[in-house]
Amino acid sequence: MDLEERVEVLKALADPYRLQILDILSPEIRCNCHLQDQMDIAPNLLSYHLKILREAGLIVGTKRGRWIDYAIAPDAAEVVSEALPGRIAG
Amino acid sequence: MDLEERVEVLKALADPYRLQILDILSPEIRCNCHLQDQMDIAPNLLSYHLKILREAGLIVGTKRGRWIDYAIAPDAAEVVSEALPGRIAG
DNA sequence: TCGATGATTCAATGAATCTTGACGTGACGT
DNA sequence: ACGTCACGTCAAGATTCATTGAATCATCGA
Repeated sequence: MDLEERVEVLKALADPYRLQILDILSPEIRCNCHLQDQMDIAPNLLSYHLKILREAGLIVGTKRGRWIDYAIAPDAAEVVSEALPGRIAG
Repeated sequence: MDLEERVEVLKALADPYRLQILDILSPEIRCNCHLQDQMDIAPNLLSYHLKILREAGLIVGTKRGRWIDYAIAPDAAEVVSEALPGRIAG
């Protein structure tokens, strides 16, 4: 993983809204509407942050009718681990 | 660790120069001058990035005469682990 | 003490990022 | 088909951040 990709992943993590999203998604899969209810954020702004997390490979979204279920990407932990400097990743 | 602190730590990581500094520091302690030699960066800009890493608690610097020896903070891995969302920290 | 060197701080600019509001797309119920 | 709802996109303004150059501080040797 090159430097640019590592920065992209870590930048995606470095935002309060996005951390909150990942915290909510950590225990279980949730639909976008559930995030909306819990987060006090404009719908389009939520979309924006979800997009950044998606592009960084940290979450995945699957359409279900009118809604989208979001979940932490299966390999998210590995992606982050590779992005971190060796001594810090553990 | 509150949301604000977590963001500060992750923001400190999310920069190419700072990632490079941590990569260089990962195997061993190095003086500031060594970073200067390896990194092709203005001295004051290097200072700026070192300050951000210091304030985030990721590195520590000890003065030695005219130089400063920098090292990954002993608890850096723990700090980062706490900053990450549970599912991702591993 | 004086000058040179390593490192830092400061203010100012430029760039990237977040946020907002208006609009567009697709799915559902009537 | 029509209206509504969930979500996403787009362009703008506002904010934050990285970078530069000049100036300052501390340490060492002559």
